[in-house]
Amino acid sequence: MIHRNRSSTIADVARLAGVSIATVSRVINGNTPVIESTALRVRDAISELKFVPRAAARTLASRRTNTIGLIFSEIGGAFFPLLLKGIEAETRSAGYELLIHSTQAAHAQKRRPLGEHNTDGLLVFTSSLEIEELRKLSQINFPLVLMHQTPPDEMNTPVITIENKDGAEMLVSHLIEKHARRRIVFLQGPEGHEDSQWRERGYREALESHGISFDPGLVVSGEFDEEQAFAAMRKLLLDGIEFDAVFSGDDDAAIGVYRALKMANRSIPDDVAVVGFDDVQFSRYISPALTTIRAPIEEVGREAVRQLIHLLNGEQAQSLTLMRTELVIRESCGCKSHDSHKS
Amino acid sequence: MIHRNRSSTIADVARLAGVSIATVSRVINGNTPVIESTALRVRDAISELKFVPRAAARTLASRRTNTIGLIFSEIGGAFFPLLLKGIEAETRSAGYELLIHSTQAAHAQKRRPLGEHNTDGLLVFTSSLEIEELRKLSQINFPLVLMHQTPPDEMNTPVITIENKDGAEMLVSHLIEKHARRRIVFLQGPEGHEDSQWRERGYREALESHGISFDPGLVVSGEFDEEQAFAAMRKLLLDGIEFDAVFSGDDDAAIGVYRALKMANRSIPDDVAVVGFDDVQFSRYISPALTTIRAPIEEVGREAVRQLIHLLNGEQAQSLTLMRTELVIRESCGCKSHDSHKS
DNA sequence: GCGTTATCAGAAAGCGTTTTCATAGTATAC
DNA sequence: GTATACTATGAAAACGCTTTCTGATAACGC
Repeated sequence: MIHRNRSSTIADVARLAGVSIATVSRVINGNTPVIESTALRVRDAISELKFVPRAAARTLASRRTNTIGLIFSEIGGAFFPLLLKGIEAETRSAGYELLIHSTQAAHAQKRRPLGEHNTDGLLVFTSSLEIEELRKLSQINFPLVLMHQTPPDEMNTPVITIENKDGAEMLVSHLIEKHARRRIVFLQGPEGHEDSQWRERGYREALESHGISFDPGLVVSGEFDEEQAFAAMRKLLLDGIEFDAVFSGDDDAAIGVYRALKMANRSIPDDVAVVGFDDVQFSRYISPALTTIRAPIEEVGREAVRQLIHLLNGEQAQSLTLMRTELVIRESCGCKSHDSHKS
Repeated sequence: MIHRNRSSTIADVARLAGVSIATVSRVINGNTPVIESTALRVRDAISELKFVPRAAARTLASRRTNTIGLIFSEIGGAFFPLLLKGIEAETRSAGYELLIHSTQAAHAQKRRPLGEHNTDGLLVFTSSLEIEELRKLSQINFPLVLMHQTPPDEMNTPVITIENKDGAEMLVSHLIEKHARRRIVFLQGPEGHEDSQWRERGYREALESHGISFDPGLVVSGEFDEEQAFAAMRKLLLDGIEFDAVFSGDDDAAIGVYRALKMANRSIPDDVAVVGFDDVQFSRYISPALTTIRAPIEEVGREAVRQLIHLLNGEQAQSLTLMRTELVIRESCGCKSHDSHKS
């Protein structure tokens, strides 16, 4: 191990400033009054020695890690950078550190790596943690905030998510009202995926409120995935199912839908209107530009941190926060876009 | 603050197992032999009490944080998720925690938040830290690995980056050899951006090795940005500069180039071939599909962690690691792509 | 003036581990 | 059988802070 000469400690500062270490600590933390002349000497000593308190020692003594843990399953997806950006910014501005951890299947790890022993609270994204794990944490009252995942009823854990249902409803209503579509395919996401379930509900409610009866034959599985969506669309086309629009579940799946339709020589949007969900980066660049839903993902991250901090301060947190979604109209629904290339 | 009944400590485990805390510690860390029958009792006690050692106490006693810090400037960019994924995976498989921090301009923070006091070593992405800061860290021999940034000569800090020059050279040579282009525009990235400098060098060398003289009038600033690239191309077109190809610096800029060329009714690739760099997600979806360079970003992250761990172990680290880049031929160069929609 | 109350600062007790040092017991050597 | 060398464990000293408890001074009320 490379040798580094021990860096200075609070005792060195105290000695140089001619005070006790308690006083130095008080100057650093500013939680107990210290007379200005003394404080000044201490501050000088600190900067002269370039003293930085050891995080571990503070944590041990104060029983606060001053750290928030973020736990998620996959980094992939256009989603993640925005979420992380929000989380990081808010965490930092609240004066906390951010420890991150993914639970990719790969190495089945024995012990939950983030918890009481190294964080003050946890942010959990979608289903990155087993319900059982969540329950355990919740039982010991460990501060917890979920994102895009509703907890079991008995767990009163705050949740931040987006208006999936509203978004889907806007999308489908737009297809019905503005473009007179009536046979609209819905591509479901993965089994049990909560976002997907809400989107389906929005889809159904839009149909219902416009007096269109729900046809189970138009709901197939797209898995929020290009290939799966492609395959599902191929099958619909081969089976000769009739439809005049597709709500692809998300933008990734929309790419698969585009491919299948083009291959079958169906024009988008004339023969079939297509809409996505998420407004990922490529949505505005594909042709025709994709009509979709935009959600304030970054804000989801920020809000999750805010709620967690409420919890950490022993304050009440909001049990459910739903972020507004916004319809982004481009060309794939049949509208004329004014900005196929810019937001 | 929410009350939580103190969780168990190593002393509780020791008591239950009927041994001393030293023995418990030895069982946990496995660095000193403990007779199997004793170890078994200890392990039973640990799982019965659900004991998890406090990270802070371990750190304080052992003087190792077991944590790697990642410091970067911006989360945006198609780049980041991949890099983070590699870093996260490798960090975890090496048994370290990952603390992340961004240095967005916004809150000018007084003190570097990641350092000796809370991490064992630091991963620094591009220019997220001032040279002065780097120098300080390097002077106290703090383990450091840079990504996509070469350190000043006197700092013998390992660097991981990609073959920017090779990539650019492949791209430009392809345009010259396969598509007989000779007047190739190069859109530079931001001033002082190291990736951009190397790409420019590759561009020049490709020209030179094919006997094409360098024309400074064909090199303009695109800033790796759609709007800037658009503006730069508009200007070239208005000025009546002649060219038959554009190396846009990166894929984002290529979008701006596309827009400008389409607006001027120049066909891509017939009138003007266009190539990018990075192979971001949308590159295969735009029309025509973009010929570009793919770099193993995730591997950059993994390798950076590996080198840092060498340093942490007191071993020698490789001072420069250059990751191979790969030409991804699609349609915008004039080739017929076999996969405009799949990698 | 004297007793009472505020201030400010120091002493010292933790916080929960790792690690060094010491020791009892066992095995090995002759 | 005694001297020697291990081995497995325990006792106790760090590690570098925060925080409680105390005490010394100064300020105040009357």
